[in-house]
Amino acid sequence: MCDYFSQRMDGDLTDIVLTGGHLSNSGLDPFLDDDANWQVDQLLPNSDPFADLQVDPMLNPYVAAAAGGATGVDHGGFGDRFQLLPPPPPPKAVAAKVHQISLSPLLPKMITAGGPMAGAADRCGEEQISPRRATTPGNKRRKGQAKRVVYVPAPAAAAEGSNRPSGEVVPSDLWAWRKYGQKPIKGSPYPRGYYRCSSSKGCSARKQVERSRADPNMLVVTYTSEHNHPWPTQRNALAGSVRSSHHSKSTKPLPPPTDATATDPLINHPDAEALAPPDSTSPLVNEESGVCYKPMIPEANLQPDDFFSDLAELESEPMSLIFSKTDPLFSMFD
DNA sequence: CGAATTTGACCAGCGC
DNA sequence: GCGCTGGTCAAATTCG
Repeated sequence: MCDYFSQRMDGDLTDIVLTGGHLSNSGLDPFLDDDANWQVDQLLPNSDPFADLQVDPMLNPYVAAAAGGATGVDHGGFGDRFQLLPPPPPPKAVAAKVHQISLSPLLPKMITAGGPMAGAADRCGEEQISPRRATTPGNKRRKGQAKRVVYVPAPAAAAEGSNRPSGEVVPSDLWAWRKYGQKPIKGSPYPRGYYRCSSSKGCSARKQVERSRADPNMLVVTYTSEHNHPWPTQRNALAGSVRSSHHSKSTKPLPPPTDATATDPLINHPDAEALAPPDSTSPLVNEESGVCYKPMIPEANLQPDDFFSDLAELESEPMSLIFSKTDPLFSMFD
């Protein structure tokens, strides 16, 4: 597993720790399987760093899904539900994998020394803007910077159909992301896109999206830093959402949002910890405990491109397809 | 026309 | 110390 993951990651991501817990990703319908696979595949040890999240009903399912699914601990029933939900994987199913990555043993030092991860919490709302460099030094690539990596199926067909030369169809999440850069990565045929959160001005949350070299059908989404604002409402999310080539080509108007929770908290879960207050125990910090996170490795070549082209259609309103209003799970978020 | 994306340049971290 | 490389900026471009 670790080997697999290491093969997929390069550069800074050298110290991958994996845990034995993983969600059995099995047999959901393809839609659910895709987006629902944003499910956290991470186990947060000892003191529950998600404890803060429990105040947010939208996040609890993730917490439960992660902890319950991995440990068998029932978190208020959510764990059970999420354990039961994932049926056996259909042939096309691909599990997105969420990893917490650190470069320990450096990380603890980085944190205590006001390193990037400490900055992730501290930077919120206090970004120092210089004329040329609006970023803090800690934002530059750093050996000890913890990142969270998510593998998601790449909507390849949609990307190919893009009228943007380098347009990568990035699976949507609740946050609004604005692309601010793209770089070719040495050794990789695929460029890496750089996105920052546009849901809130001054939010330092960032993510990088690139195709996996090992499996071009997968996107590697690397989350860094933290959101310093609550979950965006649907309106906010749409207002600042990344303009996707798919949207630009789509003739289907978006269904009117029913309410702020109409978007999928599950899809957004990779950023779930962002809701934790800056002074809370961050999952990213927790990774220094050495707890391993076990990725679910998808079987390669299980996803024909047309599958992703179908999935790409979901981008505009994935949750409307994943959950019906009659779905009890949906009602939990309502 | 406003907002998002593209893209080249700049800058800094990191390895040698 | 130097060069390579990744990350970010910002002007230009594109799109709705």
